[in-house]
Amino acid sequence: MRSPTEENYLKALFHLSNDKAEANISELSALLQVSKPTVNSMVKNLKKQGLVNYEKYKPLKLTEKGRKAAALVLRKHRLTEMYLVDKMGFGWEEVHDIAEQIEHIDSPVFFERMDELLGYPRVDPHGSPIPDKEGTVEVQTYQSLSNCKPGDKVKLAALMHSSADFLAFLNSRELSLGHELHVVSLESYDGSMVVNYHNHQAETLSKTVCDRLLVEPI
Amino acid sequence: MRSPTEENYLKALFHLSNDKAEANISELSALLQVSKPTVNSMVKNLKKQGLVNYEKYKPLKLTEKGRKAAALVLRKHRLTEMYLVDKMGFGWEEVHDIAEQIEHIDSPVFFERMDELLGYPRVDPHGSPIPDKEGTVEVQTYQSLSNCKPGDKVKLAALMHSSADFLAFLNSRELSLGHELHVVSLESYDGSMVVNYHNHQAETLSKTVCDRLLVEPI
DNA sequence: TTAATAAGTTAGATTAATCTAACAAATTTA
DNA sequence: TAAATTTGTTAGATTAATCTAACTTATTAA
Ligand SMILES: [Mn+2]
Ligand SMILES: [Mn+2]
Ligand SMILES: [Mn+2]
Ligand SMILES: [Mn+2]
Repeated sequence: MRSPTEENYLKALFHLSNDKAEANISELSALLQVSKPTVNSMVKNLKKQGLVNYEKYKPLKLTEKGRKAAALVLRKHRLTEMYLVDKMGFGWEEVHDIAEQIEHIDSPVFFERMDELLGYPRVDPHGSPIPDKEGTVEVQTYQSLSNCKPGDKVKLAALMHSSADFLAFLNSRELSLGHELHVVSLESYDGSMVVNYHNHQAETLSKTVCDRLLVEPI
Repeated sequence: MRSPTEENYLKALFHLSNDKAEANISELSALLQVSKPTVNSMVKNLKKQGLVNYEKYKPLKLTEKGRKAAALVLRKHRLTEMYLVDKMGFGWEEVHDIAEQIEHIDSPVFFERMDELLGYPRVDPHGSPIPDKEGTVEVQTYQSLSNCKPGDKVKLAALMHSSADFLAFLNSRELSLGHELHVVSLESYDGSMVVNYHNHQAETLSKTVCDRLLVEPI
């Protein structure tokens, strides 16, 4: 069986590879908040298990076996988040830390039952895709709100980098997934936008926020 | 924070102390399936934390602090078992192994929410009491079915030692908590009993089984 | 293209949790 | 009570996961 630590490294490698196709020791060290020598030795361990390709001083890459293993951990994480929100009434800003622990539970039937009770959801509460049992992860093609033009009408579909801070901000503006957004205007100087949605009229959103809101055309 | 290993030792000590008021190294070693030297060094660690009273060669006893810490782990375990059965549809024979892992999740709000969704249950799916948030454990006064006489009518309230084997046996006889049992006869030679309940007439139960069925008068 | 900086590695130590082998103390049996 | 058995302890080793200090390799800036 894989240790929680190994599962966390795999997940971190998966995230880094998704962003930039290749990962390195320093990024892993920063992301996992452990020293570089610690990462170095764990990477040797993962290589020995055939989960990652690694040669001294070269960039890291998950093998297919490693990619799949990582996706299955991510599946446990995201199913858990969805379960916590849909079945236990937690807010989307509360679930990540709990899921970070529950994702390491070793019980296929437990996660199977979650999936079943949830009706086989395809995304987690932050709009990220839930990998299937074979480790296949749907590729999302959403655009960032930043790329929209005044007059566009779009639906909020997912978030990029759903940190607790960001989620708290969205809560304060009552912005939830599924809401329709109407782009009123774009301030070209700083990239901020004025939008209408739900019960909010002329809400101004900074470029930082718009960058992280992933939308689809209606 | 307490490690999963420490939590498991506390729970084991709690169980042993409940049965016989005092525990010893060999029993812990057998129960936890680790060597005696391993137990010896963990006991020193728990003593250093003020969780157990221990002097070389003397019997072990949880301190009040240790007793409470153990009860709170047991609370997490039993709430989880109840949640798995009531809210996720697992059988009472499936939940122990999953709860053995989930009991180590560090998230007060997670177990609070379980408790709330369950309506603050006082017993787990095997009839064992769920300790309260202060670590107080209700003392159960049920009798063993073995102590009943022909003609007695009782209700199955709890199980003693709910092993997977025992639960499978009870499932095969459709015996569940809450069922009314009518003692038809007692075979004094081997202590076996013939009982009626639910849709079962003249079911014979061995002494071993009767010993482990805890009942209350109707 | 050298010097400075960043990234990566090695060596060696630490801590928690575990083991086996050897021995000592306590308890039970004869 | 003496012998045998059980129980408990000590010593020393191992493994996973971590650290710091020191060093090397690679990259970037002068
Ligand atoms: Mn998450
Ligand atoms: Mn995790
Ligand atoms: Mn249990
Ligand atoms: Mn456990």
